[in-house]
Amino acid sequence: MGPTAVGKTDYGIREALKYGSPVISCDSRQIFREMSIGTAVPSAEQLAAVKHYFIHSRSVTEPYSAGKYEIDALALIERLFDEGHETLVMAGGSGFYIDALCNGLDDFPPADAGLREHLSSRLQQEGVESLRLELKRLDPESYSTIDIANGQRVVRALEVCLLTGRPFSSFKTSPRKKRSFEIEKTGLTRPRSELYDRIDRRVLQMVDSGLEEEVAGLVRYRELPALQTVGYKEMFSYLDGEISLRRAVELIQRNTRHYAKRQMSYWNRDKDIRWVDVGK
RNA sequence: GGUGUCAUAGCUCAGUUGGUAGAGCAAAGGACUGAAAAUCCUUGUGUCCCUGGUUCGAUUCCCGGUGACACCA
Repeated sequence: MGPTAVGKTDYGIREALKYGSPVISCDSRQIFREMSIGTAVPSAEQLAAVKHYFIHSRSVTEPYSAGKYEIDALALIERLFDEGHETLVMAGGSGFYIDALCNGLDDFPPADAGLREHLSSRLQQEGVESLRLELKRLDPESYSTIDIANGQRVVRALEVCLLTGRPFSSFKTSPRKKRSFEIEKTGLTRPRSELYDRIDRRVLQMVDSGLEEEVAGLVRYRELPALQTVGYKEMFSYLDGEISLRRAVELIQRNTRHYAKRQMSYWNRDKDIRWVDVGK
């Protein structure tokens, strides 16, 4: 694991070759086959060098989630171990997906599309306040523990309450699930300035490689969760004529830096990670 | 060469009727249980260009300097 643009793809492939393992990707966006340039998916050569899983294996039109990833990845891992692998290599930057796989999610019900849509539109029209009050009534415990300023969180908690008739908080039980294998976590880091420089250059490369065309081909999907992604959101604004290409590039660079920072703070609390500085 | 305007945070600028200063952006820190590249929360950085003068006190007023810009030669 490691922040975006730190060099996970190369590192992961090297490790995989070392152990005769495929690369099991843990990336919430590279999993979509319609997205390549903007997600910095491994190159054709890299994909040919080592078998990759969870790259381009889903469509943006089917909703995907950390919960599904936990199930899918676990099934794959069990199968590969059964087939005789001793060591498997996973690589990716989606912290929540990595946690879902390593620790497991509690048995919350998955999202319900209809209810989610209903609550989201209420969030839009009525604001968080009204949903917050409803949550306070149905699940005071969650009301006092979750981030009630965060509309998405309030919607999710309320969704579970309404779906099951039980408080959201009552599903939060086991600290972590047992796995049938040992997990070793390696985090890649670089000096901040070097990472930011790599991000800036990579964004320019994406544009050279045809990011605009890729995004233009996805306009009809722009409202889907998969397309709420750095590099795509800004390009949609550019295609709408709201901002210049130059501005779009600046925004993608900035938002990618912000994303990298969020990744780092996500992993800061995970004491199991062994950090390796891959900087110059 | 002359005249004028300006010089304040990394950037763009506001402001202080004289009591050492604040916005936006950039930036930094944090949260996270099926949207997670999503979503949400918190934070203010300073020789106020330099020297001298007036003053209890100057970033603010005055003299001089330096630099930038504009106009005139």
